[in-house]
Amino acid sequence: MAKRTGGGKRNDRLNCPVHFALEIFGDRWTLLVIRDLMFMGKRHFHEFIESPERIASNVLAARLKKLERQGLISRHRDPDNRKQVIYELTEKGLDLLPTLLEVIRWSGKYDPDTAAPRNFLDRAATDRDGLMRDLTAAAKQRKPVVGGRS
Amino acid sequence: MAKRTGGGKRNDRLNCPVHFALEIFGDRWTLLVIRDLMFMGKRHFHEFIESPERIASNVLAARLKKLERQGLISRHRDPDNRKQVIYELTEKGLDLLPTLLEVIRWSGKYDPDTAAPRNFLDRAATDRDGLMRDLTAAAKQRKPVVGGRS
DNA sequence: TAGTATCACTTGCATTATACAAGCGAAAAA
DNA sequence: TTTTTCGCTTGTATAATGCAAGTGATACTA
Repeated sequence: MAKRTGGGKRNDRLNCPVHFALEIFGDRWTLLVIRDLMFMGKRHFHEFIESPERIASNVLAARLKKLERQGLISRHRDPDNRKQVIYELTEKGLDLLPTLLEVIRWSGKYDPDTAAPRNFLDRAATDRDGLMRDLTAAAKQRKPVVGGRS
Repeated sequence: MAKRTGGGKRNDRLNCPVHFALEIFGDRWTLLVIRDLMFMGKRHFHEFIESPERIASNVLAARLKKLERQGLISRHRDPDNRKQVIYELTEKGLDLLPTLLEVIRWSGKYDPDTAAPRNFLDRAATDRDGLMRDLTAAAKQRKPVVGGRS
């Protein structure tokens, strides 16, 4: 039954895909940052801080660092405003869109007070592929999909 | 900017669907339990304990309690063996299958050492709906989709 | 019927992660 | 030159998790 082989670090070589994913975004905050990048057009530290869930700045810093290390986001200085840093989704991060979509669909179905837009949910049900294409395009141009506030 | 209104508990009424979902399964363990229920045909406490990620029994107990409270799983005594308890996915829990599928697809794509079966990933790409139908049926009969070990 | 095993937990304690408030250094604006 | 803005870091309190052991209910065994 997959006994721990030799040297015995924990978590070595399980390779279950669910476990792999959870190691990257299995916490309360990471997917919210990705949501902000993907749907809200945010890309500055202070913008994530302002999201209504109120992530603590040290936790945000840790998450951004980890996401960059894992290759889901890139980090560079804004050439137009050298004191700002720009965070952006990489292809690998962008590729979480289908996952986010399904999460949103599920919550939209089971949260009676969901803020998920009705037309979004309807289209997810009837035209998943088209919706995904549009959202991918929007995310690449950082067009917020949802109004100014989250 | 959605200032805290009156009494000021945190987290009240944000209703973002991503946030809603994370409140339920935004941690390191919950989705592994759901994976075991959905793909491994597990339904007893000791079976979850034996999964290779080695969840602590107190954490497992807490997660099962929460999942039941949230209506994702049901709990009842095994009529054939009164000392055992049976946990099963409800419709609401089963409905996380598409989310899990996308998570697995993502990890399968980005983890070079993934244990996600190739035919599973291929079919997820070419015949998502059919795969989903089959997996839903299998999960309802608690047929493990993956060999004896996880 | 007494003793043992199984199973689903609980309890206590150490370690780690997160929350919250404050501060800091570099860049830019005044 | 001073003040602001911005992206963090630091310190400390609290909460979550990890680990080992124990408990009570059922059931199996001699």
